[in-house]
Amino acid sequence: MPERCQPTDDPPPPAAGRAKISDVARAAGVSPAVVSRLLRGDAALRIREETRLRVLAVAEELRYTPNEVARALRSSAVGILGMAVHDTSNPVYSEILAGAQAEASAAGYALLLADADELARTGRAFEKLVRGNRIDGLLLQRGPGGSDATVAKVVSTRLPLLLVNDRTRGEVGSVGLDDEAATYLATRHLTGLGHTRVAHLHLGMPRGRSAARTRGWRRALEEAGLPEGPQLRGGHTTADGQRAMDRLEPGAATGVVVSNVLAAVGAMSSARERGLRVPGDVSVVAVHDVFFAPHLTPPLTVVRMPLRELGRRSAAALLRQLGGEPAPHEVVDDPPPELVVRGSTGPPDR
Amino acid sequence: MPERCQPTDDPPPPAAGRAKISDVARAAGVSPAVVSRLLRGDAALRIREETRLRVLAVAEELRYTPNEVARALRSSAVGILGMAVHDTSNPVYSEILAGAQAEASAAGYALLLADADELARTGRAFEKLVRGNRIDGLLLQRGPGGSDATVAKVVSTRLPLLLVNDRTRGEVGSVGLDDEAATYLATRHLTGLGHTRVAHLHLGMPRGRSAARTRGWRRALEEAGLPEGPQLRGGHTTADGQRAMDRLEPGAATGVVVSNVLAAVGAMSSARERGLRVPGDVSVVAVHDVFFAPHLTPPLTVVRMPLRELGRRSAAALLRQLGGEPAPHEVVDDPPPELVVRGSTGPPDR
DNA sequence: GTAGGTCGGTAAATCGTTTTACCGATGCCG
DNA sequence: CGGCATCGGTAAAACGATTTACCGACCTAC
Repeated sequence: MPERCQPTDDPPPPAAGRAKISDVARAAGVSPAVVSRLLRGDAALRIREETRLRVLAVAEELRYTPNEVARALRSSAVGILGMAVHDTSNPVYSEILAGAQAEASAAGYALLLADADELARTGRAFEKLVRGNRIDGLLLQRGPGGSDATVAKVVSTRLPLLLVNDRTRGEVGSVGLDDEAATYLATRHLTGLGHTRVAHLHLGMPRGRSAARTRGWRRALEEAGLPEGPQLRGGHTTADGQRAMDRLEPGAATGVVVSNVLAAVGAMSSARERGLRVPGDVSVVAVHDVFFAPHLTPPLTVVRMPLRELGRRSAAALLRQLGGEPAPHEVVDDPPPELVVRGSTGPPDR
Repeated sequence: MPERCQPTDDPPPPAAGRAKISDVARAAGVSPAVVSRLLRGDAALRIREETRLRVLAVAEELRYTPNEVARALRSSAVGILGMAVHDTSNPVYSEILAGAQAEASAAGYALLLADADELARTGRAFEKLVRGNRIDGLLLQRGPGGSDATVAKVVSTRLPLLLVNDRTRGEVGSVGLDDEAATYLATRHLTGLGHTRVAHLHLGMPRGRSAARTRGWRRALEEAGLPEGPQLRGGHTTADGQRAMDRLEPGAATGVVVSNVLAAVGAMSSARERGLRVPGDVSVVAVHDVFFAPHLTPPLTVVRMPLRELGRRSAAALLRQLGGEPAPHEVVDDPPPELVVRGSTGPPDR
């Protein structure tokens, strides 16, 4: 601490409010440039060891924390990733979200949460988020229905964009899961148990994930030498699954592969209400494991996929994209899709 | 559009990148001040109607969107609220989160998601988020265990803070639910069915929510003229509930009030594994409704509380606090706690 | 004729960092 | 003694908006 006794304009050093870089510089007797370059680790900075320590000590003592806003303005990088999700309270999505948050955070980034539906609708929120330099890049989940309008709008702004849980090829990067393998495993599980009429309760989206899942189901049936079963138009909610299952003619299938775990919950409710026993009359297997699946009635058989890892890898991929690498197209299958057999599947009981 | 033909330094107007305020000003033939004041709706701005329209038209044509970062720097308000949550994939929390997001968004704010545990641990993320001017205020959920360390740290930075799902009084604002009413309703439901030995599987936190919930349970038992039942130390997870229920001596209680819906799921698993029928041998009622509760085995009886509304009101309260109002202490009971009877409760079957 | 008022704006400082030049000593070499 | 590195920094211009003064022109009234 310098012990100068000049009563002249010693400006009240950390008078009120937070210390800024100029406060640190003044107290350490250097210029703001040195403080900045030292703290950022500028390799080109030549500095005496003594000075280095002094600046560091002063910064510590004043509890200096750089103003991220000023930093962002100067360097036009805010250190924030956006993530647009359709329904935060969907456990599948919130798992992905948790993974993305963790990865972003580990890289020193923050995660801004946005509602994908609102982003699609109003121009106001969209403008602010996407064109207002609030985020460095956006993780986007395409809507149920595969709404591409938002994607196109975002692309036109040149904001780095990555589609999460998606496997599009092309300009826009994407990180997805092996959806085909998931339904393949699920279907093979049922055929292995002796089911010959296996339905697919799908997502209701013609393309993307839904197509891949349909392929997996179809392939497993072909391999087993079985005819294709009925396709039921489902969706992403419990209610969707319930409605779809309501439409299944009794006897038309003894096993159902459900492309979405929430829809599976609804499907089982429908079955129960119609007096169909699960798995006695109809076996149900779903894609994606969630924490309450073991506690359902009956415990739900699923194909588990690494959702949190998907979130992680998505954030990581977007960050690499920010670093200048070309848009990646990845499939996360490090823990590969895994069948978890519980109580909702069993041999057909005819 | 002005049709000037001077080949002199007409700077490439929207050459590359986004239009900035000076581009709009130049193209409209006014100063940046006018553009800013007009777009911000400065009432003191006197402007000719003709000029007003011209500026507006140019801004529209150039698709001008203010740079939020620059704005934030100048006005030291970033338009972002932070929300620190302990576990994004907990359906109770994600419901609150969804409400907060919606309300913030409606007010023109964005929501930054942070991990409360990480915030408590590392200094790095904390500094950046809380002292780096990244957010205007923080919605914080106190940890399981009621960890106050983070609260104190945040308070010391003078960042506006509001505790969500909490009912502390004092300096720090809070918005909570009527936890006492919830367990009171739940307990009265059981006593009304004829249960005389009613246990409380609590949250494991000595203070705050847990205390209020214990009070509600106790009060209902007193009113029914019944002795206090056993207290089981639970927690916030399925595993916590399972462990707690494992410790309940058979016959010590015919009904259990569980303060947390996830713990209730675990408790029912425990009961099933130990051969206790629900509700035949033991009835279970939980606090908080979640979307899969009707689909559990058996469907779970709960007391529903307005979680999304809690999130909404929390964000609204924090925003008012930013506006200069004193720290609020609110209890959300607009849709008051409501008993939803499903299959996990019934008369004791001795 | 001039004091004052209104109209329709503008100039310039500011927010707090980062970064690109550049600069004055000092030492070294020939 | 002059040239030239090297050392240890510094000055100042960005980044893009906001906002507080203030200003010139024109009108009106006395």
